[in-house]
Amino acid sequence: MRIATWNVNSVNARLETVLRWFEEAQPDVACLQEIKCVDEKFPAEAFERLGYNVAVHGQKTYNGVALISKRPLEDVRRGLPGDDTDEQARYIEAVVSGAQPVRVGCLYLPNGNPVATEKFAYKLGWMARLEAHARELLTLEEPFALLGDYNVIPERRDAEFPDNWTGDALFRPESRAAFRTLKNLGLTEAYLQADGAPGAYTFWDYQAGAWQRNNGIRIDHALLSPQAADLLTGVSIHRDVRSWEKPSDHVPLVIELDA
DNA sequence: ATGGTAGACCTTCTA
Repeated sequence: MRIATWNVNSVNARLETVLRWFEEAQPDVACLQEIKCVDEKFPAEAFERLGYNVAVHGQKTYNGVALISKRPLEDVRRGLPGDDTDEQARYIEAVVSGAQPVRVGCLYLPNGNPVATEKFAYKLGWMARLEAHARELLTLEEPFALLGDYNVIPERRDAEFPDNWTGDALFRPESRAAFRTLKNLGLTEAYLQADGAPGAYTFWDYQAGAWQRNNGIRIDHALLSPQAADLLTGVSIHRDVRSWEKPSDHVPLVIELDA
């Protein structure tokens, strides 16, 4: 089972590019973030024509996430548990059916900048809720994967110019510590040696020629339960997509599970 | 120290 995560930065502005990638990469499941539209404006028919099922948790203008799957999606849950007052659409989860069902969580973790505002507190609160939710899922002792735009640069080697990120919410010690705490619950990062080499970035800013200068960061991640980690056979980053016409500022991260 | 780009949408906010 090929499972992808991709922050598309508006699914409607990017539809041609997104569909081209789906036809080339043939993911079985895709987690999309920053679709930037409400459910009714999501171009579901375009994906259905390619043979996919669609589950959307949308929002006007900002955020919004979706799960796209060739296999049926069951037990769809919208929103991250832990705060009924949270109105931002940043999490959707479903069980992908099959001989070996896999629960897939698609997440768009808050950016958190500027740090001296409530935005950073919201980020850290959201990460605490994600940890609590992962803790719940682990008690099921089933294969699951949490994929998405984590908006966290885990280590210095995950940035071309790490010193540029000092003080940024993506690289603050609190953000990195929360990401470590999440992993330390017993989750395995889908992260092959080759992808861990310097330059395995998933995001290049639109500004200041970041792509041309390879001023990238690795902020899109995939964390696996022990039962899913046993099924992991591959990881890849579709770096070349950043050089396409009208690209997103993120590129797809793809994992392969023997399921 | 600043500005550089992109998207949604109405004028500025988010990233």
